[in-house]
Amino acid sequence: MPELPEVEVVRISLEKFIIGKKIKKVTIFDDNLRYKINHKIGEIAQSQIVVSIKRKSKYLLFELSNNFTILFHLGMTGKIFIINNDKIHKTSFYYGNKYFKKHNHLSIEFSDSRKLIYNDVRKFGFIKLYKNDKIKLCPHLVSLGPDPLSKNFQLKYLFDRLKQTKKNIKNFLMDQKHIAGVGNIYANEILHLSSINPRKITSTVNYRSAKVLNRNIKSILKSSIRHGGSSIKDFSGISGKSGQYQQKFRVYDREGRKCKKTGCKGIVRKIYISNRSSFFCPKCQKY
DNA sequence: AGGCATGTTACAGG
DNA sequence: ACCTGTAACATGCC
Repeated sequence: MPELPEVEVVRISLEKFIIGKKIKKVTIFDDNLRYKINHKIGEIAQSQIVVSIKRKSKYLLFELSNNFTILFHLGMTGKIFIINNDKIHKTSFYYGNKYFKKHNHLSIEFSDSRKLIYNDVRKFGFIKLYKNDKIKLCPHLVSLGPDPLSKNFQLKYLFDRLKQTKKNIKNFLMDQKHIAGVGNIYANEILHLSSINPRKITSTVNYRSAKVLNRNIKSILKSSIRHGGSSIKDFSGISGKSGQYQQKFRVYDREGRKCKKTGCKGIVRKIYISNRSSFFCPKCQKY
């Protein structure tokens, strides 16, 4: 589920449920994720209040009242659910009309008897615990660039960075040290809306295009957040509603179909750039 | 059966 | 030092 918009959608809905709530108990069902879950998380988090839930790039940070922070990364298939305690049996639970029997890794029970469950099919995600004063310098966050929806991300910054680097623009957009939070889907979408070929070399992007790009990075991400993110396969937000943004996809997963740009008669093509599937319209995204 | 999948990281080579 | 490609991680879907 996990690019910036999906993580932000999860963050916003989690805020409603668990800010100010006390953690009753943490249970680890399966500590085997990208990194092993630290088993001390239980005793350290117990009886603490969740003070804030923040997002950095695609990471979620739960700040606790004892100056520890739980860092989540959803990897490729990580999901967070909030369910009522009575719906869970051992490590399985019903959610809507689905039965989640496998890949549940951890639960956090709150004082109101609701539980947060972390489920991850492919185990590329992880959960780590940091002292607040250490987290900014942790290897995951230390070299992240600015968040594209924050004030730190402006045209001047973008244009300077484009000028300074000589790589294809799609990889540039996905490089977390330049822009924190854009992944494969949204890189494709942003470039199509901006009429920029995904292979274009960044230093050759002119000011006009940079301006368009700057605007579209923000508008695509915001629009996706408004639509609840993108649901590929069976992603659903913590309240069970799937995102709707996949219906808005302009190029992603639309190989062979008509370009959506008004007046353009192009057909969407699929190529690979650095081993990642890349979709573009050869007509309105000329090199 | 084999290719593919929203992410990150390590390594080899240019 | 920077870049790219490749692979690895683990599982399920088509």
